Amino acid sequence: MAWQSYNKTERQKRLVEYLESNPFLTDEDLAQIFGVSVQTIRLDRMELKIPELIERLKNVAKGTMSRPRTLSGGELVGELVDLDVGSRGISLLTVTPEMTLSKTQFLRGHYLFAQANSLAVAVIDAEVALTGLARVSFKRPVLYGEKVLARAIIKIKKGNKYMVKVTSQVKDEIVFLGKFLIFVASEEVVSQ
Amino acid sequence: MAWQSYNKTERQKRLVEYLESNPFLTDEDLAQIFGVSVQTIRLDRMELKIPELIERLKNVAKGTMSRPRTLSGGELVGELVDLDVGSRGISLLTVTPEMTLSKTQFLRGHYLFAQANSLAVAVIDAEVALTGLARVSFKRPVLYGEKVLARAIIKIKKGNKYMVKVTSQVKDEIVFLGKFLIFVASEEVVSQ
DNA sequence: ACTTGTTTTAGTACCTGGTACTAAAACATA
DNA sequence: TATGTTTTAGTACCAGGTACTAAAACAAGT
Repeated sequence: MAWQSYNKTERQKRLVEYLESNPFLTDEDLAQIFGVSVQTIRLDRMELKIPELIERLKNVAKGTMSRPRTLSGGELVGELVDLDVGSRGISLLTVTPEMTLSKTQFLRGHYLFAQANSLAVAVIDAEVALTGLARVSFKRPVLYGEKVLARAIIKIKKGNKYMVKVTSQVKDEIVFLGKFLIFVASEEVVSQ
Repeated sequence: MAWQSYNKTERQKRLVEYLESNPFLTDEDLAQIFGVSVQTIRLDRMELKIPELIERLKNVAKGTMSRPRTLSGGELVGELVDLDVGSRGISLLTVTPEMTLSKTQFLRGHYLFAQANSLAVAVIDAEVALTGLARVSFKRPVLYGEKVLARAIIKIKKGNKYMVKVTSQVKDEIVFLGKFLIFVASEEVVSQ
């Protein structure tokens, strides 16, 4: 065809440019644009470490979404799903390779703990909340690729002490249980 | 399980809330969150006219992306893929139902024309460019669901007159050819 | 012309995240 | 018990991929 065709190097350069300005393009779109096969585009993207469409869209969407419920200060481990401050909350953790023990697919336990603990702290309506005690129980190993849903609920409130219970599950299966005793610092202490 | 379960009305209300604050949640995530089946979530989304994940991500990403290459004034028909101002450009048009002739799946011809013409105008480096003449040829009908790739190239420039050729294709098949004679208004005329 | 390496394409198996449909089970209400 | 609604299961299919093997096409060197 009359349109200029590119060699590999130039095609890949333009591929990057096109996807930077328009991440909506599918491999099929790009194949048509460059006049090559879909397999060639996929080989290009693999070489250039350019993720697939749904990942690109997530990256764009994430880069711009303001999360009104993101914790100030300490980071929530997992994605916040729901937060009823003073009462209950839910978060979702997707297990990625860097969270797993080397040479295995098992999620490192501290991630489960961190997810539960950060959620427990999040449901408390306080600027500074510190975990005093935690009683936790790991029910079964969690694997790479699984998603952990954590639910936290405030059970008891006594003065500046909170007992928060967290139940974490994969599908219908409970994988982690935790009870957290959390202290809320009073305003005077904070301002000192 | 100890977590509160919802009736349909309440579940749907929360579903909307959850997806508004977090469009990344899949149907499987939501099924787990609400403790129902994936089919139920899909029925809910259908009732609520909530699109699937990839559409939600597109909506979020689109809502925030600044398109540095968007035309000022006149709207480009189709998505801009590449623009070499003064030389060449490419756009991609996805055929949607409202672009088709009633009771058929054929794309209305004026969309092909509009895509080609707007692209031709876009490649010219001018604030005001008006199409004087156009010679176009529709090679075959285009159907709902197909994507039209238009390529424009400036063939001749003479004073303030441009001859732009546009070739539109679906896959490898040419569906439209057009030659546009475009006049660029001089600055004096514009400022009057 | 032959050889070798690179690039591209074809084909296949499989996956995720869906739509859409039929059918049946479970539930709620009268 | 009957009826309507909600939920679930199963199946077929689709879009947009990953990943792999194998072969064709191409380019460069000899």
